[in-house]
Amino acid sequence: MPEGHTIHRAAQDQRPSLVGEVVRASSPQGRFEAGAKALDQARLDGIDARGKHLFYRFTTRRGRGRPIVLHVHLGLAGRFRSFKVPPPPPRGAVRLRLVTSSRVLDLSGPLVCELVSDEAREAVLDRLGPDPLVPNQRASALAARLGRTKIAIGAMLLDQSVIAGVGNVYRAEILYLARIDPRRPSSSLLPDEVRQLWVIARALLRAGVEVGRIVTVDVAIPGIERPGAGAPAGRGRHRRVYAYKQPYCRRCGGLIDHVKLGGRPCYFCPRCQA
DNA sequence: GTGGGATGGGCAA
DNA sequence: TGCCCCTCCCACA
Repeated sequence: MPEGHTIHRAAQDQRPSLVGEVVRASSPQGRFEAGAKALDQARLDGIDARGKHLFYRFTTRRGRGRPIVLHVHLGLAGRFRSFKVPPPPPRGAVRLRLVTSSRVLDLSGPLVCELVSDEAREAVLDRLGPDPLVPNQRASALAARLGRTKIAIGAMLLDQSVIAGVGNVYRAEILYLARIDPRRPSSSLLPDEVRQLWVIARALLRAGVEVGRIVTVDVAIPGIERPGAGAPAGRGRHRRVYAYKQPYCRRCGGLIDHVKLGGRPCYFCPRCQA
């Protein structure tokens, strides 16, 4: 379930047991054998998360502390599994297994799992827009990217060079909470609306990191009234999201509709997001 | 057991 | 824009 929250949560979970450790690396599936061999017996110095990308900084033991960077992108199907030692046999196609004295980390199904140069790492970072989960990133960077195009805001929020870490679920939820029609041209958004999108994105992604999955219902956001708060118990009380693949709107009770934007269906309430 | 989706993204047309 | 890849998991036979 990888949007940005998954990536930041993975980094957060993995740091305590992996950073500072010398790892044994292998590729049970065989598709990353050369890479795993290069990482074997290297020391992990740090894990950086940015948007949907993870960077693992290693120092090789031999080769006089030469740095190596592992770049991981989970894509649609990728996932991590973590175990205590001794680990169970690899489940499914495990691309990379990292083993320390106490923990085992398995990576399966990633879109990207490769060793990269510093330049390549910089190139990836340069292509990314501001990440609401990274401190010091600002709404103004988002505003600058939205200001000069008539492309629909719903499509822009999926573009990782516009805002990094938002995927199809979060884009629908962000626009729903901001009450903005996903089809509106980006350049028509008012400065306050852009700031609000940023505040909502950060709050939702942070909640996702904390909980470990996407939950947007009942997240407290400054300046945003919680839709359906105080509504009688019953229909839809157990929902975790407001709009994404939902049958009806929790605010007005009308039907949730969807429109294809950025090549994927964007769910929204035509009445509340007019 | 099989088939179809899935919260991504790059590529050719 | 539509395809294809990656892998897992669920609904359905």
